[in-house]
Amino acid sequence: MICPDRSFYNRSTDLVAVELLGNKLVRIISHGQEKPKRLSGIIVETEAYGSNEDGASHAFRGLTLRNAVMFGEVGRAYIYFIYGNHFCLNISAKPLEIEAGAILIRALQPVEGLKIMKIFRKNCQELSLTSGPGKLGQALNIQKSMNGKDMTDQKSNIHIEFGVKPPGIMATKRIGTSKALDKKWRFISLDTSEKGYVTNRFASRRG
DNA sequence: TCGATGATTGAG
DNA sequence: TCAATCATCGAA
Repeated sequence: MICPDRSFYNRSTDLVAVELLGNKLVRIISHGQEKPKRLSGIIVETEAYGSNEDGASHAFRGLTLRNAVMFGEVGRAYIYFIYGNHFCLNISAKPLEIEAGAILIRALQPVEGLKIMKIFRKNCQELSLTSGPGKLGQALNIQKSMNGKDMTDQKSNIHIEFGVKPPGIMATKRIGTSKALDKKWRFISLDTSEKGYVTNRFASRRG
């Protein structure tokens, strides 16, 4: 299975965010003696975050303990805890000359392991399984201990597999922040958006 | 230390 | 529209 390699992530974060759409996020769940279970989904919504030029980025004020992955090797999982409830998954990415950056994975179209995702998500409807960064964190049982994992490693229990570029993509302003509103760095795959797989709470407020 | 806050969500 | 909920970070 081909996948985006390390150099894929060594480019501008907004370009990487666009090109992650259509690829597959895979999570392997190991439980005792049972054989490992595959959970996966097509990436249908992403957001790019930059360095000290991007007021909305966690890296805006420089290196801290939390955002260290954004400053390190590209292609690694940056996982943070937010609002006392949710784990969100990013992949570190940046051109060589930029200090830090990451792509937030905001939504998936679930493909494999829906039954297990529904258990983690307390039996919600399919369209609500992974249609938000906190939701997919819960559906895939993403833990803080996975921070820094190599997303290009096909044997890892969380990684990216190569997929098909979606036919249509739209860029909007990023959600959940009031900063750097000039940057249209949220990207969604249009066909899956119409089916309701992306965050739609803000659908009426285009940007 | 300490207080403010947040790349969200589910319920009302 | 609103509260839940707590790790993180900058200021004191």
